[in-house]
Amino acid sequence: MKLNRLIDIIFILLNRQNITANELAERFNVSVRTIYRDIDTLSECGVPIYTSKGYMGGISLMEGFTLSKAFLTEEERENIIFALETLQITRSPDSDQALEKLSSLFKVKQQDWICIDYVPWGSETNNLTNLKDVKRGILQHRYVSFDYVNTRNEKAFRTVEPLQLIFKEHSWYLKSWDTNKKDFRMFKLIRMRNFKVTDRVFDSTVVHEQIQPSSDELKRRPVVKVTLEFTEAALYRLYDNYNYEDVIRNENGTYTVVAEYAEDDWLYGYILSFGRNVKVIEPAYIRDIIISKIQEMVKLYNQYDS
DNA sequence: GATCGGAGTTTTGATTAGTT
DNA sequence: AACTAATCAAAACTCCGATC
Repeated sequence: MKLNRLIDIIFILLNRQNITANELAERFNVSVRTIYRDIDTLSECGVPIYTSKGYMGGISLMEGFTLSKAFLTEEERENIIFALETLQITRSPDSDQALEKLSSLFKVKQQDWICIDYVPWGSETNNLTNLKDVKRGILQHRYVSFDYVNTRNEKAFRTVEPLQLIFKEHSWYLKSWDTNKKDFRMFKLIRMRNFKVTDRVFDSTVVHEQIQPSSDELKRRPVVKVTLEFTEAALYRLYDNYNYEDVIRNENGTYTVVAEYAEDDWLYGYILSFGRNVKVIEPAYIRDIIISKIQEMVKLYNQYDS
């Protein structure tokens, strides 16, 4: 099987600096010609393999090649196999992905093409949960622990099974399994403090059952359809938060958006954050709540009147 | 058509013989 | 002794045809 031979050639070259095509041919019971074809394939995949002719020549890996066999984990090995398989199936021109995947494993240094910083502008980045730590917890199946402040302002120490990192509505969340509560829980990364990956490993083969929220729970968080009218000054934020087609331009230059929200303090805060650039059109009772909140705010500042 | 093999060719570096 | 050219062996490379 060609695939196994390619992998084995890499391993042999990792073990020794140089080997002749003849020796490889004998070892794999194929012709020398076949070995050269394998070398071409590996080279195509981005493996820094080269040949030198003549006396003391042979096949070797580029000097400074950092993928030591000690670091070649089962996962990486699988990645190589996958890349080669893809290459075999697709062959050019669509094999770029496979080539990239393989070359990324073999390159010494690769500039990160993406930088994820989920901390708002102007905030301190110290002491915040590192995405890499979360990734490590998920991939190594280790329990993670952290202090967390929930939406009801309750602070608690948590230890959970990390399952998946999710980016939703401008924030990173950790989907995890809470072994005490026997249910999935979502935690906002930015609210975590003292995040630690523990040494304790959990059984990743167990498939957890999603507990359906009880009808009581559903009632507690009703969804309400809200019609909002924005001024043009708020336009840039509208496209941050809504789909392009959901933002309707009115003749008088304002913009109307109809959206569904779970009704809570977050919603009121969200509406108020637009200041004088938004009006609640419907439902009327939410408009009244916003008005009363504005009046409370005015009352707060009245004490400074002289 | 993908994969492989045989046989011949080319390249390379070491060794040896010849020349200054 | 030092340099140069010829020779040789080893290994990569290529062409073309065979096989599954």
